[in-house]
Amino acid sequence: MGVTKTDLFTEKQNQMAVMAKAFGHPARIAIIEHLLKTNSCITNDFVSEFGLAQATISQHLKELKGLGIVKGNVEGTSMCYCIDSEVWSKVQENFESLFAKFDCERSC
Amino acid sequence: MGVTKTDLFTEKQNQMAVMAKAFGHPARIAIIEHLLKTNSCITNDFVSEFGLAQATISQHLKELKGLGIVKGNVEGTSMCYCIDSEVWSKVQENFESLFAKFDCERSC
DNA sequence: CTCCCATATCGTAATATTACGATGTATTTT
DNA sequence: AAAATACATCGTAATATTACGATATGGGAG
Repeated sequence: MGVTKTDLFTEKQNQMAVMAKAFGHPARIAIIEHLLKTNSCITNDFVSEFGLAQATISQHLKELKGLGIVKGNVEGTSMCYCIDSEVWSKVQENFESLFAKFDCERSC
Repeated sequence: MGVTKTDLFTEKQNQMAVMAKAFGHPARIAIIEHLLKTNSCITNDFVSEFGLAQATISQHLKELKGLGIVKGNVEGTSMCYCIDSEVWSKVQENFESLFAKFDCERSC
């Protein structure tokens, strides 16, 4: 066990869960916030700014890149990361449509 | 290792990550969606609706309850679960303020 | 009181995540 | 070419998550 039974849920629900995982670690939140603020690029910025090892930052970036939220292109000897606006908008839409389902009248 | 270094990040970033984890599993997404739609209660509904074992559903509900997103009160022999509107609004706010930071001009 | 019913909790196994040192790779500098 | 810089990837250890059977608990029904 320990493996999520994705076949029991809808495509949308599984996607939602996957996207949420992107936000499920403070380092990734910090990376995203940093990119949203400065659209800056250099991976090493993160390494020196947060206290995490370079390998760890690289791993988090890989995850975000895998989800499409972030994309990177080579910039000489370093790496230029930024938010993919299309994917970001889609993620935003999904979260907002979930929040929109809330009916205050019916809550407790 | 395997333990998140929360001390390296801000309180807000850590909170955000924790909240995101609530959405980080399709079963919890499904539970939340169900509660948003019907505000219905009975735990057993989830057990029969999804194909997960009762213990597993109970575990997911416990997590959501621990985060405050969901609260439950006894209803005879069963359990009445619903969304806590105050907590839900706070979560919504946090996500929306993150999304609001996106500047389309600056993306790539 | 005894038998169900719905839930919770415990124990445990399988898998996923987090983290980092070591090492590989590509580009720039000297 | 050699050294330095910036990242990526590999291997691995520690911990977290997911799932479920078994077992407890706390009512309501008979």
